[in-house]
Amino acid sequence: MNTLNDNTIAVVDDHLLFASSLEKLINSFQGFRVIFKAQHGLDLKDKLQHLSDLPDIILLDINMPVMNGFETLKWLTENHPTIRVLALSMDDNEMYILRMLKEGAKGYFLKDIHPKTLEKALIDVMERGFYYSEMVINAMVNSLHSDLPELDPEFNKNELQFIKMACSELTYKEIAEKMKLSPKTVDGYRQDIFKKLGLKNRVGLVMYALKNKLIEI
Amino acid sequence: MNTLNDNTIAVVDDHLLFASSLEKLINSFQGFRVIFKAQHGLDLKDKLQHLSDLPDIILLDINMPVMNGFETLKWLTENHPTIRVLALSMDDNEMYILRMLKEGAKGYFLKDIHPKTLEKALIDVMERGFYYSEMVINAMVNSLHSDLPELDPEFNKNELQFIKMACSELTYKEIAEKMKLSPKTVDGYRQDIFKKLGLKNRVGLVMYALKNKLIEI
DNA sequence: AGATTACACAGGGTTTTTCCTGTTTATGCT
DNA sequence: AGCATAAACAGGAAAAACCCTGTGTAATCT
Repeated sequence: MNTLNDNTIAVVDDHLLFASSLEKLINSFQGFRVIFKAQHGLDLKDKLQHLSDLPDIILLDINMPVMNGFETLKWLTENHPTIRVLALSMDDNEMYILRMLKEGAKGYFLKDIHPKTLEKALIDVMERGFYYSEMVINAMVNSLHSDLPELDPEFNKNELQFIKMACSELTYKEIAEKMKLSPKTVDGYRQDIFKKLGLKNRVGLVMYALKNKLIEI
Repeated sequence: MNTLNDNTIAVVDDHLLFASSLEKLINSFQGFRVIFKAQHGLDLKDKLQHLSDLPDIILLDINMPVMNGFETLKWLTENHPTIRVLALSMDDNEMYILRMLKEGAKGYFLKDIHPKTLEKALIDVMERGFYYSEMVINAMVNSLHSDLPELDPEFNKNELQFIKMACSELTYKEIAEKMKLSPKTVDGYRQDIFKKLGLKNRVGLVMYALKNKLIEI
């Protein structure tokens, strides 16, 4: 096999063990070669700058420290639109799938897929430009039916800070003190956010924040 | 190398891609060989029964469907105490670490460890019987200082059901209706649980439930 | 310049949560 | 039978959460 004609892959995942193992696996596929690994988005940005040849495909994890998959994909589509990005996440979360597709991911896979499926996906992505699994198709179809919850409402700095603190055992009064705002203002944030997201109570907010990676456990 | 003298490994992880990749990695280590993989605890139980030779080491994930790492380890220590189990989790969660050690795990690793570290750990486990990383030592030391929260208090069926529902947007009154109990009884559950776990409010309970895998997101 | 929007804040109310201290009833134990 | 223990339940009350409407003020748009 002429390795010069291999399609080049980059793996972005903070789980070193996974990345290294995956590298071995992909290198055993015919026609594909991992040219480098990165631990997170920032690391990737850095490595891409010191590289003469861009990878054909980037396998991108979502849950990463420093710079997560969403931010990373956003940066990639803006700066390297030719690189095909495949999301490789542990979470079967419709929200994640849709967010990544919206940003231009060419596929979305759970880490429990069969190695053969990955190989097939890599081939398809090179030939057709994308590989949408059944899960991805389902997520897209479902999204057509749901007009209820907003996909990703925007929150400003204060609101985000409030949400994070609301996911702790702090009372709203304590949150207001920490934010150096009146309790009434903070209550206003709460009302706005509840209305925007259609929440019934604080537990709902916590769940929303978790589902949307606004906070970590 | 005489593969007959290789130390044998089993990988238990529901992420097929990870398991397969890891298999390739471990097989590239000198003196170690993956003899089989399982997707979760039940799968492992099944496969162990149809096996003449037990593996020397089991690499065990924690977050798995059907039968998770905690239950699996418990079963293993009861039924196959000679197998050395290494926990291999994504979560840097002190609670997880301590629970697994208490059950007899010979090591606990995050999936972001360096492949070399894993190799070293496998060797150590065969030679010394264990490999406790700095993270594990820290968790143990910390546990010496904390007399505050109980490690894993037991909850009965009703309490567990209550906890799960308390992690939704239901009010306590609604929970009581669903459980066909008086609101006062349910409030009693709440008080007991809050006191047992040292919680300040419902958000704390949600966080506890998540950290301890009582619920899934 | 006038209108719109965003933000901080208040008044004032209802509902829910949180907490304490009890009683009754059933169950198991010796 | 006597006793401890657990489970279901209540009264009562303070704190917190929740919700609506409205005001002043500064920034932004047209």
